[in-house]
Amino acid sequence: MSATTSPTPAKLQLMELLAAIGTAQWRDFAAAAAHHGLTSTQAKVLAQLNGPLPMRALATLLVCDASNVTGIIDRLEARSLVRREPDPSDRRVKNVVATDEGRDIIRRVREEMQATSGALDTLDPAESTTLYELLARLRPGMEKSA
Amino acid sequence: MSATTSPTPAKLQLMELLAAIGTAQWRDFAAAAAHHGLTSTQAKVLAQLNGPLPMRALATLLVCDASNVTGIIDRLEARSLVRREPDPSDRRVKNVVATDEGRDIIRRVREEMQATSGALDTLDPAESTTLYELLARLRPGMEKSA
DNA sequence: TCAGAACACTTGACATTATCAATTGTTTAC
DNA sequence: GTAAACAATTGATAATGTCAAGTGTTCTGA
Repeated sequence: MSATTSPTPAKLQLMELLAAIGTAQWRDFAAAAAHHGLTSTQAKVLAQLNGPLPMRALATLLVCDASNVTGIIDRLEARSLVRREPDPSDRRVKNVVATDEGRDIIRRVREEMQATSGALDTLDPAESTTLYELLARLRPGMEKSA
Repeated sequence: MSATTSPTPAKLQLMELLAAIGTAQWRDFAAAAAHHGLTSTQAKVLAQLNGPLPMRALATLLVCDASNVTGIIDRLEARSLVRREPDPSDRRVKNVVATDEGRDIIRRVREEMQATSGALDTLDPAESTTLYELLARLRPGMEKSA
């Protein structure tokens, strides 16, 4: 192991830069979400709901207690942005599904992330491709549970 | 302007990839913070405190109400991780400064971000440099207030 | 088979984080 | 030198987070 034996200065700088960009993108996302009457957490949940997802899986993705998810989904369901559906193969599980309205609102939130979008416009196609490939290489390692 | 006239599919994919990496890094950060008895927000504040920072500036960085910062700093101060200092040139302002203990704990949190750190190890020096340069180009545009 | 462990979700109690409206004290601008 | 603007705090309230306990369902192994 020893993933962090003696980090190069360059590596620390890169981590800091990644953090700064992550923070900036999060700000952009949160602002767009607020513009549609969603809290950051609610928007984050909607963004995860590409397909049906058990409550437990959501808790894992959000890295929070399962009981927390209950309340978040309660509020989203009260606004008709998601539905709870029983899982056909396991009666313990409830799958959360975005409604049409929920999909619509998160699509609009994504469209309104202008700071992020505008920043990406400053890269030419070749640079975009390079960036995409490097980040794609990075992704699997970062998503490993520590 | 029209930052979002007709987004290329590639651009949307790049945004999604950036979001995924930002999320993964945040998870890593939050887990390391929790390991040291800090909430994500508390760790985020400590991470910003390279030098003295007025409460108001912190609220701007966190994109939240100033009154929220009061409580967060109260709790950090109760644990001796930060100090409030009067601003010599403006008596309205209180500058927040990390204590030695505060600097120490956030340093350790950064050192324990193993998922992020490990992922960066998969890039060779040339790739790291390329990534750094591309992200550095991206950063200013993303930090613009939307 | 069937008793108990493990699991998914919920509830209740409580701390933290967030917003807003209102207050106090201090500049700044006219 | 007063009025507007500002920095920070307080108090009320909602949203998010944790943990412990409880219900119902599934899995495991003797």
